[in-house]
Amino acid sequence: MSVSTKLSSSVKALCFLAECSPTPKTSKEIAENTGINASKLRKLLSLLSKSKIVKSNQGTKGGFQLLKSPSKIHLQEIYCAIEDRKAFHLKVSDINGYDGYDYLGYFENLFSNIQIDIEDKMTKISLLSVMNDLKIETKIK
Amino acid sequence: MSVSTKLSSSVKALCFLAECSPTPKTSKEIAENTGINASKLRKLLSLLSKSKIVKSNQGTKGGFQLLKSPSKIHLQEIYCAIEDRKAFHLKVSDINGYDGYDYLGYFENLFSNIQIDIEDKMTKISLLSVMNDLKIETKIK
DNA sequence: AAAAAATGTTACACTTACTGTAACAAATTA
DNA sequence: TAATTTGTTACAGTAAGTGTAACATTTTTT
Repeated sequence: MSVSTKLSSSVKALCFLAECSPTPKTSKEIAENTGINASKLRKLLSLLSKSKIVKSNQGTKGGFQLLKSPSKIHLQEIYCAIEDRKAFHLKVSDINGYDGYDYLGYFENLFSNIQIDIEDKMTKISLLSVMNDLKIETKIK
Repeated sequence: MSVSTKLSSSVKALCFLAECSPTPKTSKEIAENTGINASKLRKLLSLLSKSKIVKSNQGTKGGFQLLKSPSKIHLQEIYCAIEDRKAFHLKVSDINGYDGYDYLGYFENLFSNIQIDIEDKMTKISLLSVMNDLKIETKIK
């Protein structure tokens, strides 16, 4: 799954949970309301659960619930929870060698700075602000 | 080829041209000095030529030459010349629908802002500054 | 005019990554 | 104990990336 698909799917699922809180929602219910495959959702929500953004309950009457209020959840958090690789993924396998200059180091540094900018930007965007922009009502502020 | 590979390969080739200017260098010569496949180089340099960053000459005594001084070539230019797609490529095929909210528009907007930041950053970096950072001597300033 | 040399472009096989789904173990509730 | 739900793994099918070769096109030299 690409970074943007994972992020947007996660946000969509989290928005749905905020809309319906506080009762837990199963991956099946979320799937029916978002159009995202239930198995895919479980993978994403399981990562979000490890980062304490949602709470998951197995078994009958189980499902997923928000663990933090939408105003306290930021895109950067979601992004870091679901993504191990960096957004601007750097392929540097063979740009070095031959002439002895450190192109590898140069571009690693450049892309890592870009990465920092992206994360800064996302740190400033809360789930609540996304919901406000999209005019989604929320039960939890 | 990934964005970062294309960009770093292009920069490497352009640095080599700046080092050896003003005599034209063939894709074979550049390949031998950079370790980048000659056919790949011709593809990249042909794009850079369409953007007037290099000049290409076919036939005997042909090859590639810088058309601008390294201080006037910026990473953003190179990046735009070789890349039609955006760096932070957005997959939005199916994040919409079902609940009627415009997630698609939201994320397109977000990623397009990120894109602008990335390009701003690259606009500020000249080929000459890359060469200075890497301590590469240049015949053309 | 012909041969040689170089770019420009297309094509292709190979590999890698992505995608969607299914299957099933583990956990929880009734 | 049975039913339900998450968590995780696996896998087939598809798409994308990679490296290279082949050859047409252009230019220079003889």
